[in-house]
Amino acid sequence: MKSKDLQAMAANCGSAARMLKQLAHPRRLQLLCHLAEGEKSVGELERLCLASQSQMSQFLTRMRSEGLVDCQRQGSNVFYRIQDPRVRELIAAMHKVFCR
Amino acid sequence: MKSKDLQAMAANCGSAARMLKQLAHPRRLQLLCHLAEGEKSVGELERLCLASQSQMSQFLTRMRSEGLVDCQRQGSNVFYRIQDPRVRELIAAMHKVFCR
DNA sequence: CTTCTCTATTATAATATTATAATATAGTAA
DNA sequence: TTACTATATTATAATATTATAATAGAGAAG
Repeated sequence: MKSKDLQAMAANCGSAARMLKQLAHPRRLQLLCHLAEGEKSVGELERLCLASQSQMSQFLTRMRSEGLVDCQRQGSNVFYRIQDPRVRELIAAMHKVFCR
Repeated sequence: MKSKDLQAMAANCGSAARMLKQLAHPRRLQLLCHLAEGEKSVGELERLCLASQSQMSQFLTRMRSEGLVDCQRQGSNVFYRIQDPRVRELIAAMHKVFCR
């Protein structure tokens, strides 16, 4: 393999690993799976994932800062949804591999 | 969503996240990408990934203990290969998403 | 205004991961 | 045997992640 290809590969692995880190946690993966089915409020996600308010909010804040999700306030609720299309692709891939 | 489905989903996310943790590191992902193209010795992987001997060996030992890879000694070299077919599927999915 | 609900932020202790160095082991060859 | 190469293991310090608790802010309702 050429040195140029190895460099490109290392770079791709870097950005892939960075995104994978966000998915590589049981509850974070779970919340993204739920978001893959449609936008949800923080409270809904807490209940669906059995996570604490603080933890869910922290997860969402970090994912938002990395561009994986975005959000929109509606009254006193904040609704999150998947922003980066690669997240959808990854969640779909995970589903194929781990859910049958 | 039914409580039963939520439970199954949580379980699936648990095992998926466990495997994703192994992929969610630049060099570990890189080494798995190289193994996806065929078995390689530890030394080859060190050179391809620019990782130290110790680090590469530690990564491989842990992946072996989780069943992602297995190995076979040939003389003074040890050749590793992907064992779990899900790893191949995941690497292929990563390639689609991050390498074009 | 007060109170309530929903969400975000901050602080922190416990734990896990990471990279590195040093040492050990296994095989090969002389 | 010795010396050499390849790999594994152990120890450890630096760093990152995780879960939890406490506090803060923003909007709705009375």
